Amino acid sequence: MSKASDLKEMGLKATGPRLKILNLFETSEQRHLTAEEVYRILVEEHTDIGLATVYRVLTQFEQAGLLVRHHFESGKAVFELNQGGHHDHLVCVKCGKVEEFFDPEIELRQDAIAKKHQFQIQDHAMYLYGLCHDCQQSRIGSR
Amino acid sequence: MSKASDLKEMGLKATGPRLKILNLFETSEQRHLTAEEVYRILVEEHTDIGLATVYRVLTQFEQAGLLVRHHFESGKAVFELNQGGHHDHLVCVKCGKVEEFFDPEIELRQDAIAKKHQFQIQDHAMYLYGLCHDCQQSRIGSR
DNA sequence: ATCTTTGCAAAGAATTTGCATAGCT
DNA sequence: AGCTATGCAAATTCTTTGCAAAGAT
Repeated sequence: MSKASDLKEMGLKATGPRLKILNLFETSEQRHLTAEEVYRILVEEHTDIGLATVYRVLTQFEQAGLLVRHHFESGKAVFELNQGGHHDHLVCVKCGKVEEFFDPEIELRQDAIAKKHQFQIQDHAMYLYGLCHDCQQSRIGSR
Repeated sequence: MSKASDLKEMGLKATGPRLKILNLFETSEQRHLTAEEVYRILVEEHTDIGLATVYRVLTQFEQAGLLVRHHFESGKAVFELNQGGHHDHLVCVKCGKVEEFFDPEIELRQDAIAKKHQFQIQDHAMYLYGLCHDCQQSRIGSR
Protein backbone atom coordinates (compact mmCIF):
# COMPACT_ATOMS: atom_id res chain seq x y z
CA MET A 1 0.00 0.00 0.00
CA SER A 2 3.03 2.26 0.15
CA LYS A 3 2.81 3.22 -3.49
CA ALA A 4 -0.83 4.05 -3.21
CA SER A 5 -0.28 6.32 -0.24
CA ASP A 6 2.70 7.93 -1.97
CA LEU A 7 0.38 8.96 -4.74
CA LYS A 8 -2.31 10.16 -2.41
CA GLU A 9 0.16 12.32 -0.56
CA MET A 10 0.67 14.28 -3.72
CA GLY A 11 -3.01 14.67 -4.43
CA LEU A 12 -3.19 11.92 -7.04
CA LYS A 13 -5.73 9.19 -6.66
CA ALA A 14 -4.27 5.72 -6.57
CA THR A 15 -5.67 4.48 -9.83
CA GLY A 16 -4.74 1.40 -11.78
CA PRO A 17 -2.95 3.17 -14.61
CA ARG A 18 -0.90 5.30 -12.22
CA LEU A 19 0.14 2.40 -10.05
CA LYS A 20 1.05 0.34 -13.08
CA ILE A 21 3.14 3.04 -14.66
CA LEU A 22 4.94 3.77 -11.41
CA ASN A 23 5.58 0.08 -10.92
CA LEU A 24 6.90 -0.20 -14.43
CA PHE A 25 9.61 2.37 -13.70
CA GLU A 26 10.48 0.67 -10.46
CA THR A 27 10.86 -2.77 -11.96
CA SER A 28 11.98 -2.27 -15.55
CA GLU A 29 15.62 -3.00 -16.18
CA GLN A 30 15.61 -0.01 -18.51
CA ARG A 31 15.67 3.04 -16.28
CA HIS A 32 15.01 5.47 -19.12
CA LEU A 33 11.75 5.20 -21.01
CA THR A 34 9.83 7.28 -23.53
CA ALA A 35 6.06 7.65 -23.43
CA GLU A 36 5.74 5.35 -26.41
CA GLU A 37 7.92 2.73 -24.76
CA VAL A 38 5.82 2.82 -21.60
CA TYR A 39 2.70 2.52 -23.70
CA ARG A 40 4.08 -0.35 -25.74
CA ILE A 41 5.17 -2.27 -22.67
CA LEU A 42 1.74 -1.85 -21.09
CA VAL A 43 0.03 -3.05 -24.24
CA GLU A 44 2.28 -6.09 -24.41
CA GLU A 45 1.39 -6.82 -20.81
CA HIS A 46 -2.27 -6.97 -21.85
CA THR A 47 -2.72 -3.90 -19.65
CA ASP A 48 -4.77 -1.60 -21.81
CA ILE A 49 -4.03 2.01 -20.99
CA GLY A 50 -4.49 4.78 -23.53
CA LEU A 51 -1.50 6.62 -24.84
CA ALA A 52 -3.01 9.92 -23.76
CA THR A 53 -3.20 8.62 -20.22
CA VAL A 54 0.44 7.60 -20.35
CA TYR A 55 1.39 11.13 -21.34
CA ARG A 56 -0.84 12.62 -18.65
CA VAL A 57 0.47 10.37 -15.93
CA LEU A 58 4.09 10.90 -16.89
CA THR A 59 3.60 14.65 -16.76
CA GLN A 60 1.85 14.45 -13.41
CA PHE A 61 4.62 12.28 -12.01
CA GLU A 62 7.20 14.70 -13.28
CA GLN A 63 5.40 17.61 -11.63
CA ALA A 64 5.11 15.60 -8.44
CA GLY A 65 8.85 15.00 -8.52
CA LEU A 66 8.50 11.25 -8.91
CA LEU A 67 10.03 11.20 -12.37
CA VAL A 68 12.59 13.32 -14.16
CA ARG A 69 12.12 14.25 -17.79
CA HIS A 70 15.10 14.40 -20.12
CA HIS A 71 15.49 15.61 -23.67
CA PHE A 72 18.16 13.58 -25.37
CA GLU A 73 18.85 14.54 -28.95
CA SER A 74 16.21 12.15 -30.26
CA GLY A 75 13.38 14.63 -30.09
CA LYS A 76 11.35 12.38 -27.80
CA ALA A 77 11.17 13.00 -24.08
CA VAL A 78 12.68 10.32 -21.86
CA PHE A 79 11.63 9.72 -18.27
CA GLU A 80 13.40 8.09 -15.35
CA LEU A 81 12.62 7.54 -11.70
CA ASN A 82 13.73 10.40 -9.49
CA GLN A 83 15.85 8.75 -6.87
CA GLY A 84 17.15 11.89 -5.32
CA GLY A 85 20.72 12.25 -6.41
CA HIS A 86 21.46 14.32 -9.45
CA HIS A 87 23.48 12.66 -12.17
CA ASP A 88 24.39 13.09 -15.80
CA HIS A 89 24.19 10.80 -18.82
CA LEU A 90 26.24 8.99 -21.40
CA VAL A 91 24.01 8.12 -24.36
CA CYS A 92 24.96 5.64 -27.04
CA VAL A 93 23.91 7.06 -30.40
CA LYS A 94 23.84 3.61 -31.95
CA CYS A 95 22.02 1.30 -29.57
CA GLY A 96 20.39 3.90 -27.34
CA LYS A 97 21.95 2.61 -24.15
CA VAL A 98 22.12 5.16 -21.36
CA GLU A 99 24.71 5.12 -18.57
CA GLU A 100 24.70 7.48 -15.64
CA PHE A 101 27.52 9.23 -13.86
CA PHE A 102 28.14 11.86 -11.25
CA ASP A 103 31.29 13.90 -10.99
CA PRO A 104 31.69 16.20 -7.99
CA GLU A 105 34.45 18.13 -9.70
CA ILE A 106 32.15 19.03 -12.57
CA GLU A 107 29.40 20.06 -10.18
CA LEU A 108 31.80 22.42 -8.46
CA ARG A 109 32.89 23.95 -11.73
CA GLN A 110 29.26 24.43 -12.74
CA ASP A 111 28.55 26.30 -9.55
CA ALA A 112 31.57 28.49 -10.10
CA ILE A 113 30.53 29.25 -13.67
CA ALA A 114 26.99 30.10 -12.62
CA LYS A 115 28.32 32.47 -10.00
CA LYS A 116 30.64 34.15 -12.46
CA HIS A 117 27.77 34.69 -14.87
CA GLN A 118 25.43 35.73 -12.06
CA PHE A 119 23.01 32.99 -13.02
CA GLN A 120 20.82 31.45 -10.35
CA ILE A 121 20.81 27.81 -11.41
CA GLN A 122 17.57 25.86 -11.09
CA ASP A 123 18.51 22.79 -13.02
CA HIS A 124 21.29 21.45 -15.14
CA ALA A 125 21.97 18.60 -17.46
CA MET A 126 24.94 17.19 -19.27
CA TYR A 127 24.88 14.65 -22.05
CA LEU A 128 27.80 12.81 -23.59
CA TYR A 129 26.83 11.24 -26.91
CA GLY A 130 28.91 8.56 -28.56
CA LEU A 131 29.41 4.86 -28.97
CA CYS A 132 29.20 2.56 -26.01
CA HIS A 133 31.74 -0.19 -25.56
CA ASP A 134 29.61 -2.82 -27.28
CA CYS A 135 28.85 -0.66 -30.29
CA GLN A 136 32.47 0.24 -30.92
CA GLN A 137 33.27 -3.31 -32.01
CA SER A 138 30.99 -3.87 -34.98
CA ARG A 139 31.30 -0.52 -36.71
CA ILE A 140 28.85 -1.32 -39.46
CA GLY A 141 25.22 -1.07 -38.56
CA SER A 142 24.49 -3.59 -35.90
CA ARG A 143 21.22 -2.88 -34.04
CA MET B 1 31.62 36.70 -52.73
CA SER B 2 33.14 34.76 -49.84
CA LYS B 3 29.82 33.50 -48.52
CA ALA B 4 28.75 32.34 -51.93
CA SER B 5 31.92 30.38 -52.48
CA ASP B 6 31.70 28.95 -48.96
CA LEU B 7 28.37 27.48 -49.92
CA LYS B 8 29.57 26.19 -53.24
CA GLU B 9 32.47 24.43 -51.62
CA MET B 10 30.00 22.30 -49.75
CA GLY B 11 27.94 21.49 -52.80
CA LEU B 12 25.20 24.00 -52.07
CA LYS B 13 24.26 26.52 -54.70
CA ALA B 14 24.52 30.11 -53.61
CA THR B 15 20.85 30.98 -53.66
CA GLY B 16 19.12 34.00 -52.20
CA PRO B 17 17.41 32.15 -49.35
CA ARG B 18 20.61 30.43 -48.29
CA LEU B 19 22.70 33.58 -48.39
CA LYS B 20 20.07 35.50 -46.46
CA ILE B 21 19.75 32.88 -43.75
CA LEU B 22 23.50 32.59 -43.38
CA ASN B 23 23.80 36.35 -43.21
CA LEU B 24 21.09 36.48 -40.60
CA PHE B 25 23.09 34.25 -38.27
CA GLU B 26 26.23 36.27 -38.90
CA THR B 27 24.62 39.61 -38.15
CA SER B 28 21.83 38.96 -35.65
CA GLU B 29 22.63 39.98 -32.13
CA GLN B 30 20.84 36.83 -31.02
CA ARG B 31 23.25 34.00 -31.68
CA HIS B 32 20.67 31.29 -30.96
CA LEU B 33 17.62 31.08 -33.19
CA THR B 34 14.80 28.62 -33.80
CA ALA B 35 13.46 27.90 -37.28
CA GLU B 36 10.34 29.91 -36.48
CA GLU B 37 12.41 32.86 -35.33
CA VAL B 38 14.47 32.81 -38.49
CA TYR B 39 11.28 32.63 -40.52
CA ARG B 40 9.64 35.46 -38.60
CA ILE B 41 12.67 37.73 -38.98
CA LEU B 42 12.77 37.07 -42.69
CA VAL B 43 9.09 37.84 -43.06
CA GLU B 44 9.50 41.07 -41.12
CA GLU B 45 12.36 41.97 -43.44
CA HIS B 46 9.93 41.72 -46.38
CA THR B 47 12.11 38.79 -47.50
CA ASP B 48 9.60 36.14 -48.35
CA ILE B 49 11.03 32.70 -47.81
CA GLY B 50 8.85 29.70 -47.05
CA LEU B 51 9.04 28.08 -43.64
CA ALA B 52 9.80 24.74 -45.27
CA THR B 53 12.79 26.28 -46.96
CA VAL B 54 14.01 27.64 -43.66
CA TYR B 55 13.87 24.16 -42.16
CA ARG B 56 15.59 22.66 -45.20
CA VAL B 57 18.36 25.24 -45.26
CA LEU B 58 18.98 24.99 -41.53
CA THR B 59 19.31 21.24 -41.80
CA GLN B 60 21.64 21.52 -44.77
CA PHE B 61 23.77 24.06 -42.94
CA GLU B 62 23.92 21.80 -39.93
CA GLN B 63 25.03 18.86 -42.05
CA ALA B 64 27.60 21.07 -43.73
CA GLY B 65 28.93 22.03 -40.32
CA LEU B 66 28.02 25.69 -40.71
CA LEU B 67 25.47 25.63 -37.91
CA VAL B 68 25.08 23.64 -34.72
CA ARG B 69 21.69 22.39 -33.62
CA HIS B 70 20.77 22.37 -29.95
CA HIS B 71 17.83 20.93 -28.07
CA PHE B 72 17.15 23.10 -25.06
CA GLU B 73 14.28 21.96 -22.89
CA SER B 74 11.77 23.93 -24.96
CA GLY B 75 11.05 21.20 -27.46
CA LYS B 76 12.08 23.40 -30.37
CA ALA B 77 15.46 23.03 -32.01
CA VAL B 78 17.79 26.03 -31.69
CA PHE B 79 20.57 26.81 -34.16
CA GLU B 80 23.75 28.81 -33.82
CA LEU B 81 26.71 29.57 -36.05
CA ASN B 82 29.48 27.02 -35.75
CA GLN B 83 32.52 29.09 -35.01
CA GLY B 84 34.80 26.20 -34.30
CA GLY B 85 35.29 26.14 -30.58
CA HIS B 86 33.03 23.93 -28.52
CA HIS B 87 31.18 25.62 -25.68
CA ASP B 88 28.30 25.02 -23.33
CA HIS B 89 25.25 27.06 -22.42
CA LEU B 90 23.53 28.88 -19.60
CA VAL B 91 19.85 29.28 -20.47
CA CYS B 92 17.54 31.69 -18.66
CA VAL B 93 14.22 29.92 -18.14
CA LYS B 94 12.42 33.23 -17.81
CA CYS B 95 13.57 35.50 -20.62
CA GLY B 96 15.21 32.89 -22.81
CA LYS B 97 18.60 34.55 -22.83
CA VAL B 98 21.48 32.24 -23.62
CA GLU B 99 25.04 32.74 -22.44
CA GLU B 100 27.97 30.63 -23.49
CA PHE B 101 30.92 29.34 -21.56
CA PHE B 102 33.82 27.00 -21.91
CA ASP B 103 35.57 25.32 -19.03
CA PRO B 104 38.70 23.30 -19.75
CA GLU B 105 38.48 21.57 -16.40
CA ILE B 106 35.04 20.23 -17.22
CA GLU B 107 36.19 19.07 -20.63
CA LEU B 108 39.00 17.13 -19.02
CA ARG B 109 36.66 15.49 -16.56
CA GLN B 110 34.29 14.54 -19.38
CA ASP B 111 37.10 12.83 -21.23
CA ALA B 112 38.09 10.95 -18.11
CA ILE B 113 34.52 9.83 -17.51
CA ALA B 114 34.09 8.68 -21.10
CA LYS B 115 37.27 6.67 -20.84
CA LYS B 116 36.20 5.09 -17.58
CA HIS B 117 32.89 4.04 -19.11
CA GLN B 118 34.59 2.96 -22.34
CA PHE B 119 32.46 5.34 -24.35
CA GLN B 120 33.83 6.81 -27.53
CA ILE B 121 32.47 10.34 -27.37
CA GLN B 122 31.24 11.95 -30.57
CA ASP B 123 29.52 14.96 -29.13
CA HIS B 124 28.57 16.43 -25.81
CA ALA B 125 26.42 19.18 -24.43
CA MET B 126 25.85 20.79 -21.09
CA TYR B 127 23.01 23.07 -20.17
CA LEU B 128 22.60 25.13 -17.02
CA TYR B 129 19.02 26.32 -16.64
CA GLY B 130 18.08 29.09 -14.27
CA LEU B 131 17.52 32.80 -13.88
CA CYS B 132 19.87 35.26 -15.49
CA HIS B 133 20.99 38.30 -13.55
CA ASP B 134 18.28 40.56 -14.95
CA CYS B 135 15.48 38.11 -14.25
CA GLN B 136 16.46 37.57 -10.64
CA GLN B 137 15.38 41.09 -9.70
CA SER B 138 11.72 41.16 -10.61
CA ARG B 139 10.72 37.75 -9.30
CA ILE B 140 7.14 38.01 -10.49
CA GLY B 141 6.56 37.34 -14.13
CA SER B 142 8.10 39.97 -16.26
CA ARG B 143 7.91 38.93 -19.93
C1' DA C 1 19.74 23.20 -70.94
C1' DT C 2 20.21 20.78 -66.94
C1' DC C 3 20.16 19.88 -62.41
C1' DT C 4 19.05 22.17 -57.87
C1' DT C 5 16.15 24.80 -55.01
C1' DT C 6 11.91 26.89 -53.57
C1' DG C 7 6.94 27.40 -52.14
C1' DC C 8 2.88 25.64 -50.99
C1' DA C 9 0.07 22.38 -49.25
C1' DA C 10 -0.28 17.98 -47.41
C1' DA C 11 1.83 14.46 -44.46
C1' DG C 12 4.18 13.03 -40.20
C1' DA C 13 5.72 12.53 -35.46
C1' DA C 14 5.21 13.75 -30.64
C1' DT C 15 2.29 15.52 -27.45
C1' DT C 16 -2.01 17.77 -25.67
C1' DT C 17 -6.92 18.55 -25.07
C1' DG C 18 -12.30 18.09 -25.09
C1' DC C 19 -15.73 15.42 -23.61
C1' DA C 20 -18.56 11.55 -22.28
C1' DT C 21 -17.88 7.43 -19.46
C1' DA C 22 -15.73 4.76 -15.84
C1' DG C 23 -13.26 4.71 -11.31
C1' DC C 24 -11.81 6.20 -6.71
C1' DT C 25 -13.03 7.39 -1.75
C1' DA D 1 -22.75 10.65 -4.56
C1' DG D 2 -19.30 13.59 -5.95
C1' DC D 3 -15.26 14.71 -7.89
C1' DT D 4 -11.21 12.88 -10.45
C1' DA D 5 -9.24 10.02 -14.02
C1' DT D 6 -9.48 7.54 -18.32
C1' DG D 7 -10.16 6.56 -23.27
C1' DC D 8 -10.89 7.93 -27.67
C1' DA D 9 -10.64 11.00 -31.26
C1' DA D 10 -9.69 15.47 -32.67
C1' DA D 11 -6.56 19.30 -32.16
C1' DT D 12 -1.79 21.36 -31.64
C1' DT D 13 2.96 22.05 -32.33
C1' DC D 14 7.15 21.29 -34.65
C1' DT D 15 9.19 19.45 -38.61
C1' DT D 16 9.45 16.90 -43.07
C1' DT D 17 8.07 15.73 -47.82
C1' DG D 18 5.91 15.65 -52.72
C1' DC D 19 5.58 18.07 -56.63
C1' DA D 20 5.29 21.66 -60.05
C1' DA D 21 7.33 26.12 -60.93
C1' DA D 22 11.46 29.18 -60.50
C1' DG D 23 16.51 29.70 -60.12
C1' DA D 24 21.54 28.81 -60.57
C1' DT D 25 25.61 27.66 -63.48
